[in-house]
Amino acid sequence: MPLLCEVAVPVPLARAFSYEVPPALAASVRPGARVLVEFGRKKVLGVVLATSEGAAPEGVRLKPIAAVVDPEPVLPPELLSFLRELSSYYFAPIGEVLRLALPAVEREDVRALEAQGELPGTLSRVKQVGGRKIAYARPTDAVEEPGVLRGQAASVLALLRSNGEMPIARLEEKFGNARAAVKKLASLGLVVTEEREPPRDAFFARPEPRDEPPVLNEAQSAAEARIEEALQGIGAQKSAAFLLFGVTGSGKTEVYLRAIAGCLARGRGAIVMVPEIALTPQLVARFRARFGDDLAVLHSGLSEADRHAMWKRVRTGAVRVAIGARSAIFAPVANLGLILVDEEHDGSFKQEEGVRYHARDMALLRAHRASAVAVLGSATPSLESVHLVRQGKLVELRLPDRAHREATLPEVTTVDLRRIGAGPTGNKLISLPLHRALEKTLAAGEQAILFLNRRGFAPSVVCESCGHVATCLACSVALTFHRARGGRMRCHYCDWEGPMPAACSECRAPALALEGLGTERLEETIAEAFPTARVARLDRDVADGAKAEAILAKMRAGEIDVLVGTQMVTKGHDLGNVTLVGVLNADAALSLPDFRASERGFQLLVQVAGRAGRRDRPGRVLIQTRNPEQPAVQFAKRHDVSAFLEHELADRAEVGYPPFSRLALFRVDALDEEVARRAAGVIAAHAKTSPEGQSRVVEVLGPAAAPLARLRGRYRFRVLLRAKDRRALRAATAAAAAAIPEIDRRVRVVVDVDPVAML
DNA sequence: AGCACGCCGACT
DNA sequence: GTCGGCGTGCTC
Repeated sequence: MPLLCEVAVPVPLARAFSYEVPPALAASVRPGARVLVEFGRKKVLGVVLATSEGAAPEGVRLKPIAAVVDPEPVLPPELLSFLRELSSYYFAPIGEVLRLALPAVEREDVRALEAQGELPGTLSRVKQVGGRKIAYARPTDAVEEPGVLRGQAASVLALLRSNGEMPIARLEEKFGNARAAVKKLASLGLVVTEEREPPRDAFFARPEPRDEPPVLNEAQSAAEARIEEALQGIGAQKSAAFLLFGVTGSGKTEVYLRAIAGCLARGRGAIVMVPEIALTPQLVARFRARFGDDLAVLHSGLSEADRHAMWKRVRTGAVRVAIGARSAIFAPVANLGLILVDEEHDGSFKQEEGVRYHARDMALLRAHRASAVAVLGSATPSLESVHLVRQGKLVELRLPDRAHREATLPEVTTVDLRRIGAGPTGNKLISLPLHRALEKTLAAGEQAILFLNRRGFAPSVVCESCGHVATCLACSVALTFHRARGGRMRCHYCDWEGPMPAACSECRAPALALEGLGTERLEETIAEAFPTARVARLDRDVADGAKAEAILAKMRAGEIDVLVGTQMVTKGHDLGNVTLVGVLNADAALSLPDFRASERGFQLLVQVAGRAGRRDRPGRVLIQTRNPEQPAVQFAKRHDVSAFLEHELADRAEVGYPPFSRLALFRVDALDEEVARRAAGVIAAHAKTSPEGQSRVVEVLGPAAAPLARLRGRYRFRVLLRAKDRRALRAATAAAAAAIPEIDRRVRVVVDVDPVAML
């Protein structure tokens, strides 16, 4: 009997492929090791999933493994089996899942391998970390003569002038000829270039003095004791999972730190997951202060080489704590003992493209399989987690309010937009009470945050003559007017951008009006109404990543009086002297056509309200809404998270949505509407005729046009499967997914298991 | 996803 | 006559 082995190859195909193991390699072909194999006409790096004795399946000629790359498996067995399970749970190709877990160099540098003579263990072709220099280009104050610049040189200069200094490598991503263009610009004295060391990873830029663990309060001690107890049992094939439910400021982080310390003390490693936006130098500093610099911070700003270096340090156990956003769930932490998920309710734990996994759910799975402890923390837990507590699958640990919390709880008032009119600005969303509150706050020398989840200047451009709303040609959504660059219309879904037309495209009337309020206009209006106030804006248009941190830092330093912004303003902690928070339009989030709208809206309100007030000074929150009676608003007003959860759970139970049922969503899209509709019909038919569909154990809803019926030129349809029973849902989903290969190739079909965003 | 094979339009 | 468009089929 020949020795066969199953190999996952880096292609989006659902299955693995079998290869023959030459006798000489038999000893080194182990699950989790990478192998070089011929796949089609190409050589690719695959990962061994399993080996078996047996004969080739009928009608296939097995190819041999060309070489074994790793003498030791790159993936610990625990991680490998977790990845396989994830792949099957989400109906995601195993090759794609492995791609998430392996750094690029480990995954695809076949040429480098061959150049090295395919010697095992010599895959150290990784670029040297540190020492290398980066060339930057910076615009000077010189002004060019009109007309001398054309083509890329002009574009490069324009980009540099708007962005300031940029690495030339970055410019080359946009303009193939950037290097030549920069040279030309430099010869004209319009830019200067400079070679410098790359900036040190911002997370480790400053030394961080070690801290002394503070004394825990009673609730923290109790929580710590429970986690300790669980950690003690982890060697014994036991796992335990907790929901740490505590308001902001109740000391969740300190409990995390103790848990990690307890885990390390037992010689095991830990993964800490935080929402994308929360991974800031301040947060990392707290961990460094306790554990020193032996942390792997996995973030999107890492270069491929740095990422690879981190990954290796984690895998070998040189570093025992990995911290990052959702992809940290794939960290190859050796001897995993603990997974922490901070702000577990946060939407960013769900990956919304490619392999659509939920890192919080996968944290529970991986911890369980690794006999590790999982701790999910939140001030506003997800209904899923609360439900798990009720089922006894999670143990709730409560950190009740701070001792003096009553004194600092912000007073929340609602403003009924149906009855209360505009303030002096004339804008309905800047109501009189809000205007007065702003005046008061500014007069007292305090800061305010105004939250509005609409980017741009005006959310729609409307013809005053015929009422026609300008919509994107490729998407079924209204175009947003942006003030930047002389006023342009933009689609927030496909990023199309174009000039504002002089007349209505329907009736030709030259009477286009800018309707509604976006953050740009809000910023401008507030600045006009309060000329002495320093007003700043924080949204995706002005701030990506590092810039957001800079704006928040100015806020903390008191250099901003009024901060206007989208979701981004709800996340930053310790925002200085903020005593007023205004939610301009709570309904924007609460009335989305999504069964989770109320839950998400509530979380948002609680979070944004949490920005108001400090220990010494109570804050004030104004929530503007057309429906002040709605539960999310009412419970947020009373700061009663538990009661909201109770209420919302009852609602969900009644309508049979998660967590009282499970969902699988098929998203179907195609350029041609009929083609897409037909494909969705085929999927639905397969689901309905499956045994589970026929017996109605699984409900099949749809096919229906998606809420955004057209996006990026593609027509979208959906088929939703719903069931109480997980296994039945899985079977029906598999039956429907089996239809995909028969579907017209112009159609894209994605399966989203446990979907979060229903739009 | 790649990458081939394969059958129909505008060019030397 | 050929170069090349992307439809369709396969990859152990």
